[in-house]
Amino acid sequence: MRPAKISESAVRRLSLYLRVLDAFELAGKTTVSSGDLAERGGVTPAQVRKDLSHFGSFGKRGLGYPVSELRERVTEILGLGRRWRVGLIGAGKLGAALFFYDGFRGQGFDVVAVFDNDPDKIGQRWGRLAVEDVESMDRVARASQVEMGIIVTPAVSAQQVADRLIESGVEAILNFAPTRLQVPPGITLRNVNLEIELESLAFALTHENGA
Amino acid sequence: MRPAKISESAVRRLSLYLRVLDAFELAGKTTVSSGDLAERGGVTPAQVRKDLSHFGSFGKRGLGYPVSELRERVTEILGLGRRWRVGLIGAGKLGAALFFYDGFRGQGFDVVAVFDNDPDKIGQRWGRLAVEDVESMDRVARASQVEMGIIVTPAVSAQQVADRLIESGVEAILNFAPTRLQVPPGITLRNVNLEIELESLAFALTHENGA
DNA sequence: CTTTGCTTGTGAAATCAATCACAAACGAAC
DNA sequence: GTTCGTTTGTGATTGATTTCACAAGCAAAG
Repeated sequence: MRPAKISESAVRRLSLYLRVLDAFELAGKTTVSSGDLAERGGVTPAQVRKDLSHFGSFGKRGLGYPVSELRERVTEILGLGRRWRVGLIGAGKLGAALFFYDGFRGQGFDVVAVFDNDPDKIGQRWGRLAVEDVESMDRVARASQVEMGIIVTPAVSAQQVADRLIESGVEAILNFAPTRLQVPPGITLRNVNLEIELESLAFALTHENGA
Repeated sequence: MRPAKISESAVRRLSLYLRVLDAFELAGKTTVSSGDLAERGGVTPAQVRKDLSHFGSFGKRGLGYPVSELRERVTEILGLGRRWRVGLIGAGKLGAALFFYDGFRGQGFDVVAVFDNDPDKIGQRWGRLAVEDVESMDRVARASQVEMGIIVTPAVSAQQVADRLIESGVEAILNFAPTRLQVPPGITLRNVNLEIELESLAFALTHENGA
């Protein structure tokens, strides 16, 4: 089943269900109901069923969903049935934190190249990789078959880095720089902006009590 | 003006407008139209006007909005007219990256306490702070008047840390641990889940070409 | 003072997402 | 084989958010 259009938030919920399914499988459960999934995922049972129904009919009425099979199906739907080759641009503290974070590898994402423009950083060994010059991105990213880019540079360099990534054939970008990137149609962009998150907390604290 | 309910996404757009306004002010512009703001923010002019209109009437018909004044008003609306005291829980690589990131201080967020449960880390000096034992959070967080908590621990510890933060009187939490936290009503929680972001990219790449 | 050219602010309309509610389907019990 | 309790899958409904479209207002020009 190839649905017309799945909302961004529905996709994110699928990721969530996948984690819940992992936990249930680990706990030895063989079937789960939409209610079980909903409870652990913090959503409603109807939402779980609707989300899953966009991709097919995986459950048995009266019984629920087979844990192991549903997990496989969701893995497949999310495109996690394979490994992904990721390039990291920005060898600063945040870049290092992401590089050495094990969670990505566990989910199928391998950082296969690291770039920076600082001569002091270029050439540094990070695990089994060497930090490459941003200038050589096109060559290196293509050679390493980078499919996704994670931008962890200062805001001023981010757009230029994004442009280079796209030139190098990368079609998906996760941007941590606090700036709005312009990308052509067909390129998928997600932004993680820590300042905006904190500001949203500040707003909530400021307006919480109507008094 | 105190609006009934502002959507999460509208608040995030306000943060965005604030950045655009900063840029315009720096560029010396004294007035901007909703169209200007929209273009730079990647939204529609109508959306800009609607978002702002929730909080009052800041523009002049035929002219646009006064940059400097609007910037002040949005700053006030977001609760950024003061500084916020932030506690960081988790003195690992990601914690360090956030701690030493200057962007937060620039926006009015001061990290005033750092916690960890690793004896090797407790007591380490980070800038002008010492890493504190998570066990003493209640005392230290209250003494430092921590208002927001940023959780950068492994998933297994995150819920416990959140519970402690709430006990210590913290009412807003930014969670980076890849797990779903349970918090009582009245506590504001935002999640940043890097795995989900990457998975959403994987989904997009997998389903982009309908063929 | 009137006209002209813009731009805001905002109800109305349209679109998008979440929830409801119920027929259909299944296994278990007898 | 029939009944019973349960749970899915989904059309219909509700709710939220975004976009539309236009009257009202403002400055500048003549």
